[in-house]
Parts: sequence; C-alpha cells; structure tokens
Amino acid sequence: MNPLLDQRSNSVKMTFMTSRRTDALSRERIVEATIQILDTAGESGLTLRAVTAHLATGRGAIYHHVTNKDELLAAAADGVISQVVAAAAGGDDPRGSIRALALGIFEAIDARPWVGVQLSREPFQPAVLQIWKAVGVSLSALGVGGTALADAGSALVNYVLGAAGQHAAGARRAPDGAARKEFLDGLAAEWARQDSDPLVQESAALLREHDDRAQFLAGVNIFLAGIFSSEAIAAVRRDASD
Amino acid sequence: MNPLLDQRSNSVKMTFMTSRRTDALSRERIVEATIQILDTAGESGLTLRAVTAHLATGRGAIYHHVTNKDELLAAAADGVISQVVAAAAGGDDPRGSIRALALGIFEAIDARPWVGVQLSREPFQPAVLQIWKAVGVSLSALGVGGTALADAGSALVNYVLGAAGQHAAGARRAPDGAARKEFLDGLAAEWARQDSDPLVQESAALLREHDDRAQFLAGVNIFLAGIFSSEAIAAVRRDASD
DNA sequence: ACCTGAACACCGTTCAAGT
DNA sequence: ACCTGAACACCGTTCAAGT
Repeated sequence: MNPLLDQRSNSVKMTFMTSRRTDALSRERIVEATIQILDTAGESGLTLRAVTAHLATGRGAIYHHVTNKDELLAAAADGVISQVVAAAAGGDDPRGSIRALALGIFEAIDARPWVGVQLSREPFQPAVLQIWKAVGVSLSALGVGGTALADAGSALVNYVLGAAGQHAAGARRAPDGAARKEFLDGLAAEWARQDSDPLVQESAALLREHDDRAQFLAGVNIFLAGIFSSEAIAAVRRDASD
Repeated sequence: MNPLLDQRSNSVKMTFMTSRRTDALSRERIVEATIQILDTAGESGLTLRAVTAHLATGRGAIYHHVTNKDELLAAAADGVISQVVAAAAGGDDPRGSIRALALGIFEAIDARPWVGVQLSREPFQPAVLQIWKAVGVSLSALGVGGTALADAGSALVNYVLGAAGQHAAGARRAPDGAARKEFLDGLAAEWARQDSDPLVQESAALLREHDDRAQFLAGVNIFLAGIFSSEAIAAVRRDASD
C-alpha cells in the first residue's frame, strides 16, 4: 500500500543502485518534490501539506531537513538556476556568455514562472549569488574591474531580475500564447481608451505586437553598450588626469 | 505627518474640511488605512483583520469597496508612486527627469520597502503603468521613438523595478544603518570564506563598503549611455542602408 | 446599499509521542 | 535521530442577517 515505507525498511547506505523512489527523506528529495509541485500546481499550489502528501510523510518531517517554506522555495530556484548558469558558462566570448546567461534565465522563467517570482524576492539567496558570480566573471574577462565592475554587475543583474519578475507575473497570468494575445489586446485597448495622448496610443499599438523575448535581449544589449561606453568615458577621463 | 492625507484633503472634490474620523467607509479611506498599516507593521502586518480593526468595522465591509487584498496593496503602492511621479515630472531636461524619477522611486522604496516588493510583483498594475508612462514621455522628449522607445523603456523600467525589489528586500531585512552594516559584513565574510576565487574576494571587499544609492544611480547612467550609443549605432546603420 | 461578524476552508509551524 | 499527526494560531473570503 505504501511503497515508500517498504523501500525505507530495506534501505542500505552503501548500495550503488539508486532508484527514483529511494528510501529515507533527505533535503534533496524534498527539494525535488517541491520543484515538481511548483511545476504542476504553481506557486499557490506549494503548501507544506502538498509536499508531505507527495512524499507520503508527516507534516513535521520536513522541518528536520529544511528550516522554512521560504528556504524550500529558495532551494528550488537555486536548483533550476544552477543548471542555467552551468549551461551558459565557459566559452571565449564573454559578451556571448552574458547574453546566453540572460537568455537562459529568461527561458527558465518563461517555462517556470515561479522561479522569476522567487529570484526577484530575495537579494542574497543562493540562486541570485550564482547569477552575480557568473556575470562578474564575464565582465571581468571583458576588462571591467573594481567599482565599475560592481556598478555594471549590479545594473545587469537588477535588470535581469526585474525583467524576470515582470515576465514571470505576465506568464503566470496568461500561460499560453492565445491567452497572452487576448490579455495584451485587452490591455492595449484599455490604455488607448484611458488616455488620448499620442504617445500612449502608439505604445498601446506596440504593446499588442511586442515580443517579450526580443525586448528582453534588446535590454541586455543596451546595458552592454552602456557599460562599454561608460568604460570608454572613464578611460578617457583617466588618461586626461594622468 | 502623512503626506498622503494632506494630498487627499486637497483633492477631495467639493469640500475643504475633511476630518480623519469621517463617517462612511470609502475606498480612499481603506487605502489610507492600508498605507498606515504597511508603514508601521510592514507587509506581514497587513491583514484584513488589521485593516478592519483600524477602521473599526466588520470584516466583510472591505469587500464592498475593494475586490481583493491584492488590489489593496496595488492601490497603496499606486498612491505612493503617484506622488513620486508627479514630483519628478516636468522640467526641460529629460535626462534629469529620468534620473529624478528613478531616484524618487529608489527613495520611496528605501522608506517603504513594501512598495518595492509590490512594484516588482505585477507588471500591469497602476503604479507600474505610471512609471512606464513617465519614462516614455522623457525618452520621447529625447528623440527616441517606435520600437527603440519600447526597448529602451522596457530596459529602464525593468532595471528600476529589479533594483527596487532587491533593495526593498534588503531594507526589510536590515532596516537601519547599523543592522545593514552588520549584515553586509557578515555576508562579505561568508563569501570570502566560501570561495577563494580572487574575483569573489574582491567583490566581498567591495560589498562591505558599497553604497546602494550610488550604485543604483550608476546603473541609470549606464542605461542612459547605452540607449544613446545604441541609438547612434542604429542611426549609423540606417544611414549605411540608405 | 452598506455593513456586521460568525463561519468556512484553508494556511505554516510546533511538539508530545512514537520508532 | 528521525518521523508522525494532532493541535495551535493564524489567514483571506463569504454570506445570511441586520440597518
């Protein structure tokens, strides 16, 4: 009746065969279950009760491996972002790496809106630190250092996280393409109705046909351009003061 | 004491005397109570029970004027952002307006972390639309238009919202300067301990003495530089293809 | 029409009791 | 040490009943 309990009774530490339905509870298994629940039921579907049901265990058991529901969400996001960062790492083109990282994050969030919400929630969670470090490595390889690196890194990371949060909220509200189209059309109509300012009218028209992904990448390019034009100006200033 | 209250008494349509303990419930009064609760008790202190206690009314009364707790939060954030946008509007220097707007948002969030959290939560809430429009007007005045305006606006707004969310989360965790210093010192020590990579070591050192506000403004400048270098490149391309 | 407040259907977290 | 599950102290939201 309860396969999990049966498995648990013949658990052996040294075995090299690891089946999916492995025995004892562990942080890893809990996080894995958390990701599954988030993917299928969304953020509002993540309850401690859902996690314990999924793992066929008691309520309090979770708290032996994890201190908080928040820690659970942070760990789940970290699991997803780890893979994105690893996939974008390396290569001999730091600008390309930055674009690949940004795009990877965008796509991970497009597929799993809950990651975007979580990333924009807490500044020093593991997933965000990973992103900071990857951005730092690439910028450093491009010759940016010191305070300029901190400023540039902060700009890029905050931009990516901001877009992440906004896109995630949109994706949550309108999951598929059709719902999204309908939502944007309705919103554009609303804008156009509320405000006759030509700028708003034009924005409403653009809103209907805009591509989130392309717009996101355009933003990354703007920041990259800004970083190097700032760098160039700073270099000129340094030369001038020598 | 509460600028919103003052603002409201000026904006009340036909009367010039508005007492605090006015009789009937209204959306306005409910939002006002919401802001007060958020300011004094933080986001976790905002419960429907707290709102009804504050207004000395029954639980369900709120739902005659507001559909949701979410709408309450969005309306509260909109009230705060309205003032920021109004204060930063006008002037004949669009770049200055953009910096003033960004800084105004930063400072509003520094004073009221809950605003930052709320802004980064929902892409098409009233407060965010106000920011979009103000940014659009300034960029437009700088001669940016069409898709470039949408891209640039999106980049700036997402950057501001991202930084807003991250800074708000930090401000919530460490409200005063001393707590903040202690927190950053601890975090820097943690980074330095975990990773011997020289880049991380340097970042940890920078982290301890970095100024969130200056870093935020540096990001705005990077963005502005990026827009005009992108614009310049696009212009060159247009010329070349003619 | 507006308000009341009890009731409903949930939460996250704790903790004595078990193995 | 790890797990169980009832109990606790909350939530947001609804709705029959009042004015």
